[in-house]
Amino acid sequence: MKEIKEPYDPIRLEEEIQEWWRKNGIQEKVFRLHQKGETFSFLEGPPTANGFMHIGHARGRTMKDIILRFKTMTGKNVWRMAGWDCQGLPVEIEVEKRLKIKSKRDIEKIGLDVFVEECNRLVDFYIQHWRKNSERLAVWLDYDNAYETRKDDYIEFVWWFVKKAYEKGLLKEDLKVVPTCPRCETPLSDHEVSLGYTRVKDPSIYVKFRLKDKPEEYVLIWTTTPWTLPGNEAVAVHPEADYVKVEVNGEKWIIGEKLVERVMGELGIKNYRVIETFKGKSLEGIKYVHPLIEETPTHKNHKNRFDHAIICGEHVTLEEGTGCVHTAPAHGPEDFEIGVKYGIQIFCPIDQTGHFTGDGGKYCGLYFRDANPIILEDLKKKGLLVYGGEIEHEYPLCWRCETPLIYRVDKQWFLKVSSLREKLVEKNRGVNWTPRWAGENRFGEWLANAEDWCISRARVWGSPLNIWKCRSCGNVRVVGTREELKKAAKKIPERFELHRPWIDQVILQCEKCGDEMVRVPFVVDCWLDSGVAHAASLNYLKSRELFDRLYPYQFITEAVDQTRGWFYSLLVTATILFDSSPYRRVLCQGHVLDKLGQKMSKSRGNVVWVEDVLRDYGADVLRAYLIWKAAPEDTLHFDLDELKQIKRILSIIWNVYTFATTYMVLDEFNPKEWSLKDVWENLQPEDRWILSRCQNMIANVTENLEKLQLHKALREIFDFMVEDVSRLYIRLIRRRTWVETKEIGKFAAYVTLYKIMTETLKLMSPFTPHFTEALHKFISTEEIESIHMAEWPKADQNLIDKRLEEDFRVCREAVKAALTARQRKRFKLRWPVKTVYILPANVEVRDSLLRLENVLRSQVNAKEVKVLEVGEKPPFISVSVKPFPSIGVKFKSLTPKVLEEIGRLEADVLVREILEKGEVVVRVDGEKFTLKKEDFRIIEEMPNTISREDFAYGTVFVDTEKTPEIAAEALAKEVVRRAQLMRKEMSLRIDEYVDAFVGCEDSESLRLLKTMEDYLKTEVRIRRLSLVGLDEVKPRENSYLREWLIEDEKIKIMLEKIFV
RNA sequence: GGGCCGGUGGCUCAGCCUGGUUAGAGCGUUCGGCUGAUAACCGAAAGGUCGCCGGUUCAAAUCCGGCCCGGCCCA
Repeated sequence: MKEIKEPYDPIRLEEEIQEWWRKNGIQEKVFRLHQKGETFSFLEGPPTANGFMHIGHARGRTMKDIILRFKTMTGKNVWRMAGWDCQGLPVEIEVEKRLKIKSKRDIEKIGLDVFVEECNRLVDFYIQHWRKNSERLAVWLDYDNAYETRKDDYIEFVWWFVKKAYEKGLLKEDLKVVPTCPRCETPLSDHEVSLGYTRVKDPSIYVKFRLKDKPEEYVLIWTTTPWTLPGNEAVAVHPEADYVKVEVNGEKWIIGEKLVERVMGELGIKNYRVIETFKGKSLEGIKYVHPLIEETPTHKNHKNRFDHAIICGEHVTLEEGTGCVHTAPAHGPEDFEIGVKYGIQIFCPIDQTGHFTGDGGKYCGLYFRDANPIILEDLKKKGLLVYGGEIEHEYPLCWRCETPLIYRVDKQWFLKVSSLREKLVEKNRGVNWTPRWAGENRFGEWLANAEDWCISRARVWGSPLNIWKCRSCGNVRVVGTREELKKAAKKIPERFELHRPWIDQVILQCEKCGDEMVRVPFVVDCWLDSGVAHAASLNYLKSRELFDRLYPYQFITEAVDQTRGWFYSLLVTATILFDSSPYRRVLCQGHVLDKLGQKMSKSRGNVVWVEDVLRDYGADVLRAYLIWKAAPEDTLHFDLDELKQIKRILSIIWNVYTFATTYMVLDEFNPKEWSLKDVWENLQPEDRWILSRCQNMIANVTENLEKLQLHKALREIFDFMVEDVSRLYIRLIRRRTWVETKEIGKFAAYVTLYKIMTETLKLMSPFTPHFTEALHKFISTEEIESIHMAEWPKADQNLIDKRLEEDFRVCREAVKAALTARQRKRFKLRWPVKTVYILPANVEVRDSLLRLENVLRSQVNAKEVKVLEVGEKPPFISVSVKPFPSIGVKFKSLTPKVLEEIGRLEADVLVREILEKGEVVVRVDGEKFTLKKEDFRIIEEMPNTISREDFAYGTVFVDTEKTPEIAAEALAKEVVRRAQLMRKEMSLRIDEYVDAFVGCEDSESLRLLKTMEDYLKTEVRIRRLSLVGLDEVKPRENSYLREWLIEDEKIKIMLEKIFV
């Protein structure tokens, strides 16, 4: 054991500890510790190797680390491979920025190979950043063997999965209306779309479509996307809703009945007349003339039954617009769906880059947004534009480049997840979710409504979609492995790598027609990459041994947004491949917001980067804060200022260890030579109490960790160390530690303290790994090299004493009340008080107080503590009674005489009569008069030296009378305190002796001090003490003299070092 | 529009499941104390219509219904 001399300095300490860990290979040793233990498998949700680590990541990673350290300490063989999600659009976007290119076509100009190399370099950079920060945060994962989704082995598994899905009939190519970013030239996932909703200004126009065979009759539609009008094929109405024909300027317009007033109001039309009402259903099939038929002549070829006709759909609402919904099947998911249902032409005149194609006729070549004003102008010319305004509404922009998205139909590859809904729901039932609602409600519902998953992306940097298609006959081949590809290939590039552009050069020969097969131009949605991590990370295709041991994983944890992300993709792929859930237990973390509760975002500039916090506060403080502040599943409002609170708590705990080692080292206490048994008989109540508390804490912390209530576990430890150990226990044993001789009572305290110190360190070590390691190095008896190799403590039931804990609880409240009472009378704690009386509320409280009388006395610094009986009247309280003046009403003119008689009674007798009998009888002029209790005011009186304070279990009375004896002791303590300070200023050793002179201004003080001579000598370690008048103390060589003011009196103290 | 989460002193949160002391902490503020754990620490005071409205009950922060506000997810 070593004495701790320095204060808690997290930054320096953590540097030293990390260096020591590195030099001694501690992390690897801990990883190998329980190789033969039961397996605990954890699957790391791979962070995207793009962007820096922010505080929300740190929170999740800390939680992972805590659980894994905890499991390790309970003897589990923990699987903790790190992983990195390397591919996907975000990486491409950043590389595009770095290479200063603006579109997908530019990538082809500089060369896909150059681009991909750059992507690789960028990913390297971010992985390095993440690893560095993770290690600095002491998140112990196996980084050396981390899985990376960009590796060929990994991609090969993605291929294998896609092929399996294909073989099971779960892969299809289909048309779908997909939100597309025209700049990135790629469809976006729903998840990505939802990231980009923003308030934007758009046109808001009303257009009338002329009915084909009914001159001057129109159907009125409303839209905010004029550019979709060239793609219009139908108008939808709600079959059950009421519609009307309105006469306006001799024309008849069809509008939803509910909306007539609002629409007319907006159009500013006052003269109109409703002439007919009917159900939407009756409109079905009525043909109209396409409003841009001349501009987009292709429409002339659209001759299906319901092309350019009114159709019915349940999705139509009568909440906005006109109730007649412009339907462009190629530009809206619902439009598409109903279009398919009615067999309408799916007509898309816009390409992936947002420009009109030849089918767009007049608008060919125009960017969709630029077409808006031209289309408006055309409609106006034709008299079809009824109203052209503007509207501000939520519209999705590309979440990366902020380009407005377009919805357009496209050929994509899908996993038919919708056919798996029931299975997914069933597999999810076996999963243990924290919190429950995240799995049952949120995730469960999402699964029950799962849509087909579009896995194709028209991009570059990703796992290439392993589908080859014949140029001539369209025959499809899904290739499952590299081997298979090599065998089937007609042409293989020199550099054979599972990335574009190299993979694109692989040509197969069609088995059906013999022509060449080329790969489809897609990469795979990167959510599928991480979604197969359960097996791909283990190199499943090479060997299944690991997989069999680890799968399904016992634990995963990520933030709530992964409900639709990783939690989902894992379950889908595992259900397809293995017909099971890949995880047994999920902790769904809440998000981290800024201190105002706002989302952190780069644009707001409120993102907190982990690197900065680590630099300023250190890892332990940050980790503890993130865990302590909120339940793992709750959103956390991150406030930098609050980190100081944690630093303070850790400092208090640090000081406990400082205190302990100071005295233990001084007394040459060797924990190896002592056990609790040796001092069992010498344990004081406070020792037994803190041991009991400690065992309870062990049990609670363990239980909370098992339940993933990390915050509760940490709060429990902090509470114990700060409230119980630092604020109470240490205060109680302080005097014992000052005893000079090596008596056993002192060692009983050391053994106790040492035990709770070591147990606490173990419990704390998963939360604050550096802090506990440092302290372990100070106090360790070197049985284990690192605290992180320790065995998790078990609560010792034999040490638990519930009654004693209850006694202390009561006692503490009483002490608090007594201290409050003292303070109210400005009676310093340093001055002993004569008597403290405690009136208990019941016998249990009385017994508790009696059992801990000694503790009470020392804590309230009283000469005497008197625990009264329940209901007993404290001796110093005098009760008197005084008749109310209102008795005059009763006795009228005889009142003075009645009062006179009462006054004649002895006070004691009167009080007794009133309180016990409730009445008193007096005689006036031979007549009896009865006075009732209500006629008297009952007055309780106490001497004003008594201070009273109620507490939860009774009342405390403190007698603050300052007797000469107390005055002497008080004065002595004041002198001692100052002398101690001077010793410290002189840098004396704790056990070093001095000679001393004390001079008093007042002779009475001098007399008092003389009665305390022995006390002064012991407390200040004085060899020779001279108590004299103030002026007799004169400065001397090698002496330290200070003049003090104690309670308005001058006192000189002079100390002399003794040279041997 | 639907689902989920939350709303308790100036701030951050506990208590709510299982109704019943005077609704607790921490931070901040003010005042005081302590001083051989000390570039710390301890205590006290002030500060609350427990989001709003109804209901159940002897009794509601707690249970039920409705509403309002904020966040997240979905449409």
